[in-house]
Order: sequence, then C-alpha cells, then structure tokens
Amino acid sequence: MLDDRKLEVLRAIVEDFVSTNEPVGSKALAERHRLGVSPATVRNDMAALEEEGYITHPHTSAGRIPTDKGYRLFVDRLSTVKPLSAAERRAIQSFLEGAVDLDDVVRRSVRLLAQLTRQVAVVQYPSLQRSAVRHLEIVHLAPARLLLVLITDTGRVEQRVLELPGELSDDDVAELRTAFGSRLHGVRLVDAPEALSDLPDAAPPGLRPVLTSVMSVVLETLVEQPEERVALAGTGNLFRQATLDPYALRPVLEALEEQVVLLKLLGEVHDPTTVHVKIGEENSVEGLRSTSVVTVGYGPEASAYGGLGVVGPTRMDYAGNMAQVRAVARYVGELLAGA
Amino acid sequence: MLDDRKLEVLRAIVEDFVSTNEPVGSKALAERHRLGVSPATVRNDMAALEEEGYITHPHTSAGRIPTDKGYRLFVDRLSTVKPLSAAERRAIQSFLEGAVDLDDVVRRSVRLLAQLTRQVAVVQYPSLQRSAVRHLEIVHLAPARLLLVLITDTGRVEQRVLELPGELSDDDVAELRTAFGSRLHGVRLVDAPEALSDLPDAAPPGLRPVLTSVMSVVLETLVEQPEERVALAGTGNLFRQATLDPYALRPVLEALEEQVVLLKLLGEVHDPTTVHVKIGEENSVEGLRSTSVVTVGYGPEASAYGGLGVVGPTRMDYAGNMAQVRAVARYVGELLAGA
DNA sequence: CTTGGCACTCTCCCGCGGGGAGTGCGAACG
DNA sequence: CGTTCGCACTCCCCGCGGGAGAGTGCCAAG
Repeated sequence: MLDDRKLEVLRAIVEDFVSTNEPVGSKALAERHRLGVSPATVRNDMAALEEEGYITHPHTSAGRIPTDKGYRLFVDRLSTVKPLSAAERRAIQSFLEGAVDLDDVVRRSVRLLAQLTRQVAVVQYPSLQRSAVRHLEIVHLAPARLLLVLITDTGRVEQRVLELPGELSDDDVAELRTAFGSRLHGVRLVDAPEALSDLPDAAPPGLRPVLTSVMSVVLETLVEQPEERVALAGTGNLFRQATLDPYALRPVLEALEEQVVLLKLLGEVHDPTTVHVKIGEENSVEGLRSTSVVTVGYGPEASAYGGLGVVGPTRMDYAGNMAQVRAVARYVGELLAGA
Repeated sequence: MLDDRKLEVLRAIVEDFVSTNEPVGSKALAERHRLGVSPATVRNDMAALEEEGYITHPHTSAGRIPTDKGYRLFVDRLSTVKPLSAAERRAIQSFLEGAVDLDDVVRRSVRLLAQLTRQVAVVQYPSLQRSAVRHLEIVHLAPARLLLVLITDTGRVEQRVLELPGELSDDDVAELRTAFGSRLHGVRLVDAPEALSDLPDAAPPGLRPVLTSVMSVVLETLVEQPEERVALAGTGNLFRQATLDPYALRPVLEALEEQVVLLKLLGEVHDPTTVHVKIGEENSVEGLRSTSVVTVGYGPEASAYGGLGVVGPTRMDYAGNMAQVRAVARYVGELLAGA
C-alpha cells in the first residue's frame, strides 16, 4: 500500500508543515524536496495517503496537513534522530551545572527544557517511591506527636507530622529511631514494607503495640500517600504556536494546572531510555487532545527516579523535541545520581 | 471641576463597560441609569471627563471607555463595598473547611479564589520571616553536616542542610539543640538575630567558636535567604476576558511564571485590613501593565503572615473582586491562626 | 506507473456602499 | 448658566461581489 516514495512524501509533508505552519501543496513539495517526480505524481501519492487517513486538507482546494495518524507514522518510522547542536549541549551544561540542591536542579531543568524546546515543560521531582532512604529522622514534638523527616538519595527532604494513638516517652522514640533507621537505611521506599516486616517481632514486648501502630502510620504516609511534585514552565510558549487558536488554549492551561494530570502524563513513564510520544487524540487527558506530549524517564537505567517532558501542539518538531527531552533527562539523571 | 453628576456618569460608564465589554454611549447610559438628564447633558459631562483623562474613545464615533486613571478614581471614590452573596460565603466555608495541613490550605484557597473571582489567583505561603518558631530540630547527619528542621506556628515545615566548617560530636549537637531551642521557641524569625545575640557569651568556651559559626549559618539560611513560596491558579481564566487580545497574554503568563514577580506583587502588602489595587500602568512589573492586581495581606492584625490576591484585566469588577479577596484572606487568616 | 494538461473549486483579499451608533456643536429654553 | 433639542458629520461594521491564486482531481498520453 505505502511504498517508499509515499512515505517520503509523508515525511516531506510533515516537515514542511511543521516548519511553515501552512498546508503544503504538491507543487511546492516536489520542488523543495527533490523527489525526482512531478507534482502530478505527488498528487497521486497524496490521494493515497489521504485515503489511508494519514493526511487531510482543510478545504477542497488547499494543501495537505498531517493527521494525528500521520504524525504517529512519522514518529514511529520516519523521523531520524536529530543530534543536538553544540550550542544546545553547551546550554544544557551551563544551565544545570550551578545547581545547588534538588529544588534548584528541578527548577533549572524545567526552565531549560522550556527554553530549549520552546514548549511547555514539565519535570517531576524524583519519586519518593523509587528513591532510597539516606536518612530517616524521628523527632518527638509532643507526647503523642512525631515529626518524620525523610532524606532520600536524590536529595529530596520530605516531612510529615504524625498523630499517634498513644503517648510515647523520649526513650521510646530513641528506640524507634534506631529500629527504623537501621532497617531503612539505603532501602528504596517501595521496598520499605518488606524491610520493616520483622520489626514487630524484634521489638521488646512492651513497645510492640505502639510500634506496630507507628509502623503502619509510617508506611501509610510515606509509601501509600507519597507526595509527588511537579514543576512547570513555559506556558507562555503556547502562544508561540499560531497552530492552536488562542481560545482552544484554555482547556490546555486548565489541564496543566492540575497536578494530577501532570503526574498522569509522567506517571506511565518508567523506562529512562525510550522517549514516549502521545499525539493529539491519543492523549487520555481530555484537555490535551489538541496537543502532543513527549516524555521520558530519568535516573539510573533500571528504575527511573521520575519523568520529564514537554507539551506542545501536534504540529511540533518531534525529532528535535525528542532529542532535547532525552538529553536533558540524561543530564538530570547523572546530576542526581552523583549527588 | 467634577461635580457629583459627572462622577455618577463615570461610575455608570465603568459599571456598564465592565459588564458588557463594549464602549458605552450617551444614549444607552442615560436610559439605563435613570440619571434624570438627557443624553445631550451626559455627552457634555463625558466631554469634561475625557478632558480630564478619565475616559477615552477608541475611535471618533464610538462610545467611551474608562482609562486607567478613570478606574483609579472609581476604585478610590466611587465603588461601594459589595457584600458577598450567601452562595459565595458558603463556597468559601465549604471549600476551606476540610483542609488538613498548610499545603492543603494554600492549595485550596488559591483554587477557591480563582473560581470565585474568575481571575488568576495568587496565594503566598505564610512568610517565614513573620512566622514564629514552634520547633527547631537539629539533626546530626554527619560529623560536619547538620539538618535543620524548622516548624512554624503557621504550620510551615522548612528544612536546610548545613555544611559546617568543622566537625561536631553528638554531645555538641545536643548542646546546640537546647541552646537554640530555648532561645528561639515562640520567637518570630525576624527577631531571631536578637534572640540569639547572647548565645556566644553564654556558651561553654570550648564550644564557642563552632557555635558562632553555626549560628551565623543558621541566621543566614533561615533569615537572610528565607524561601518564600507562592501558589498560582486559574491562568485559564485569562481567556475568559475578551478584553485582552490573546497574543497580549503571553507576557502576562511569562510574568506570572516568575516566582520573583509574584512575590513582588504580594511583598509590598503588610496591612491585612486594606485591600491594595494596582491598575494597568501603575504596575511596576513590565508584563502586567495591561492588567490590574488586587492584593491583601492575611494573618493576625498587626503582622500579616503573607499576601494573596488576583490578577485580571483592567476591565474587572473591582468592588466584587476586592470583597472576595478580602473575604478569602480573612478566612485563611483565621484558619492559620487557629492551627 | 508517470506525466502533462486542463477545468474546477475554494479561499483570500480588496474595494464598495449602506446602515447605524455615537459624537460635537449651535441654538433655544428655563 | 446649565440643560435640552435638533442636526450634520464621522467612522465602524458588515455583507456583497469579483478577481487572483493556489491547489486539486481527472483524463489521456507517454
């Protein structure tokens, strides 16, 4: 059905449309891309591509534009990896190298990504779930109230105040501290339940009931309700694209304000080596059906710390954005692994 | 120069223009507002108002619209306090009552404000500076590394990791803990330097040098570089206003992404009882020259915890927004004071 | 299968001409 | 002197029509 030349035509259409934002016609296409065939032939191919649903035209007598399906094919089979320019590499390096703490890393990288791609950028803080415990501090605020401070290997510091069912003495708390500390140190939060499983049996009988209750609260607050955070930047870039008519932007902005939505975008990403692309209608989030989302995980190979990516019009430079997103993710991953 | 009727005309123009978004003409105005005078008279008054710079018309033969100066006069002298509707009161109450912690309070109130005013809402986290210390915990992470965890009376929990010039023993840290704890408990951060001033002298001589260095680091990180945070919501509301042409929105969105800018907007606010309004060109922030900003402080009377407010088109319902902003601020203030 | 030719279809843009809202001003009125 | 009436005038807005141009679809020939 789709021979090589037709695919080539599709690629040309996507590339031209992305760069000019105007429906592309057969004549201009044949000229600009040295296909070695006449406009008439191109027209035939276009008709075939349209038949298959890869392109459309806005009105009877206008050029063609890619459909979501067309972009999908382009991304899957046609786009060649676009190496970063030297300037881009330098930008990434200089932008990120001065970062002092985790917050700073995230803030810088989200801005960097927005600037680099000229899209809306999203960066997830390293997931607590997949981070390992570097230090767990238990502070005795009041007889029946504890403060938990968790420091992860990625530099996240998270705290929770716990209300206990019964009162504790300072000595009890000291016991708790060592009991939890020794078992959790270096353990990833997802593995915490297992690491703690022997705790009740190992504890002195007197402390056992309160300890089990503390333990369940700890697990509940740290593992089951982990506070995921995301940073966002570059929303103004949405206007750069004349593609989206301004009033269509409202639902997009509204969607981007929802933490839940952003986490959903990034949440499915686990593999830090492959870049994921959701195109237009493929997006499960209602408000983002007119956009495309490019995401990737970051962190050490096997288990990603979290995800990052960009949101932009379906008419975007997929090859470029994918390369940029991947590059930033790699840098951020290294930066955090080294910390 | 401006007799009562002229002011009345100005008020009518502002009100009509705000609600219809169309330049208002003399005839429609005389009819709708029962001024008891003919359109011709209104025209004379309009000419006078225009002479003084309170209104303009887009083209020779169109109705009048208020200028920034006109809105200013309206806000200062003409707008009557608009009591909240019962529905609004209920909304505020039900929206905020389920809040569990500080983050939750802030997130809920910023959304509430955005929804209520249909503008972009901004809420500052209670300023560290003006909060009092409820608890200061010092954790000995490594020989030369401390973790400071600060809990304020407004429920903020802030932490910093300190690298020390020299090493400490656990006993030293315990000393530090009590020394700082006893002096800072209940003290506002702005007053911290004073509260700590006797510390070097009171300390055992051996600990003195390290203690002074810790102290300076503590003061520096907590007082001089306090981390201020703000929450933002309702950016999509910018589109609701046909007033601002969509492409003019980009600088606005860009400005709103800058934490610094938001803090600047709210930073000047100290008095929780008076609502501040910046109209159009009055704004010192470049990107917000086409918008108006309504802000107020929240917290106990004398020293506000922080500020909150909304950003919208100059063509906004000032009376309504001012009332809503104030009401939310009052609720949030009470909520935090009670916590 | 490819190509050239050709008629056809739309959009886009421009200029034109009411219709209408609103103004500004001069004159009359209390 | 402030208010009102009447009236001419100014522009914007909107719909209409027509020409130009881009691009298509199709047919017949290579």
